[in-house]
Amino acid sequence: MKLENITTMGKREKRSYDDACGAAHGLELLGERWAILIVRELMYGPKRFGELRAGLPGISANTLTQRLEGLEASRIVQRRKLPPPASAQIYELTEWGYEAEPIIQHLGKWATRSPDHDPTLPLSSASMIMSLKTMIDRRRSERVVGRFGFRFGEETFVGRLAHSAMQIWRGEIETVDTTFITDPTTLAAAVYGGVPLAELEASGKLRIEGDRALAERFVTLFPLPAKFV
Amino acid sequence: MKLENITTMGKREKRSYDDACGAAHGLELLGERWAILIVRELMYGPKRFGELRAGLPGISANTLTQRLEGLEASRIVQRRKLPPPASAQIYELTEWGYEAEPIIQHLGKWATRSPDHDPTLPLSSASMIMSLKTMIDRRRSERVVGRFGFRFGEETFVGRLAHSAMQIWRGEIETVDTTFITDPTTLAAAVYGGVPLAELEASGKLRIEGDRALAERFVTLFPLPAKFV
DNA sequence: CGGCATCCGGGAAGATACTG
DNA sequence: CAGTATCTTCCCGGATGCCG
Repeated sequence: MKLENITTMGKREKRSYDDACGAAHGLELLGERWAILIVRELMYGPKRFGELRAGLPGISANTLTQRLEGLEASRIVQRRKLPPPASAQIYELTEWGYEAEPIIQHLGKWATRSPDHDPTLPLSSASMIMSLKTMIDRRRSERVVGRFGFRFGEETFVGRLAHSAMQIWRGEIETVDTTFITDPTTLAAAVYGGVPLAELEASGKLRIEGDRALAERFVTLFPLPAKFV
Repeated sequence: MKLENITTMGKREKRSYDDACGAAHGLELLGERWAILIVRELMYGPKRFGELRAGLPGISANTLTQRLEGLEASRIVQRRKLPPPASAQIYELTEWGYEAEPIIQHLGKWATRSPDHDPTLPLSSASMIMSLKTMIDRRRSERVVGRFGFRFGEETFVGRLAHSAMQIWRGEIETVDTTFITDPTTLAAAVYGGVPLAELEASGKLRIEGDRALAERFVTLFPLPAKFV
């Protein structure tokens, strides 16, 4: 009995790494399963519970609820209630939460060198957008300038490329040079899989509106790093 | 019975995120508890099993063994046997494993803004060294040039600061301008906690050899980012 | 549909003891 | 010192049911 008490109290609170290293604390904040992917899904704007679930194939409602509670307690996520008549509850990153983007980008870029990475699996829109910002090649994109639209079903994004940097945000598609109308996985096949745009258009999985030459050029700007061994 | 089979086979292999996103694959590689901290411990050179344990307070031998096996299978860590008479087994990062450094650095830097981060906990030497590379302030260090030694018991590191960049590696301390003889946690108190060097010297926890003014200047180059709220 | 509570089974992590 | 064996605890995920 006393032994039980002692061992129970031995854990300061939950399981902690007891390490002043920032990385160790980072793992206490984001180290649980799914946590980083939830932050990824929120990186380009607030989402509802069901939208989060849709971008995280395999997560249970149960686990998603727990993670959101934890992330909210850590002040990485905040929940907000939209004003009536919508009055839906949404989840969004705090200012500090948005600053986690480079962590996820570095992790993603590093992992694509893994011998076991399978780029043909399905992909959420947030993943696709983040990968464009991450994987763009400075040298190849040096002299490319343009405004791009991306339409994935209901979701739309706008991107601006100039001086080797890609900015992308969620928003209405207006005054762009060229628009990709497709789904994230198909766009990945074009950009990372080297599948010709014409072939994807022929099979009805993708449509280009606007400057076609610019679209053709765009999909060549994102080389995958060499695999390790 | 049949239901059991179906649910058992439902898991393709282990628990996978089924997501082409590089970050998701990164979590399959480094997402298990302790994995990133093990990589951190190996970031400045190979270590033996016991040395790893010493830098990871709280890890069980059991778990460390499993993680090393997993990291080896993923080609992030390789194990090597030193030639006789040492013939000890050591663990070291692969070339690709060393490339994970920026992930850990960004994670650590981001997490120090957490309201819950406690920088007074103990710290391993690898954490301390990595934090110096991570947290150095470009502007403040612009015009500081020097070579630094760090002696933590048996372990020694050499650093070179020039043009706002800090390079540090494990090695013998020779031809440096100033040397810190202390332990990682005390150095953190000086660099991040603002504790005066004189006070730490008075209590016998730290000793400076060489250019004292340079040492005093050095400890002002690593401001912590502002907390979030 | 969105979100939370509860129960259950499996597996990963921790404590301890033990072996070469 | 470098792990292995065993046992326990706790986290994760699936299923179900409730409630707005």
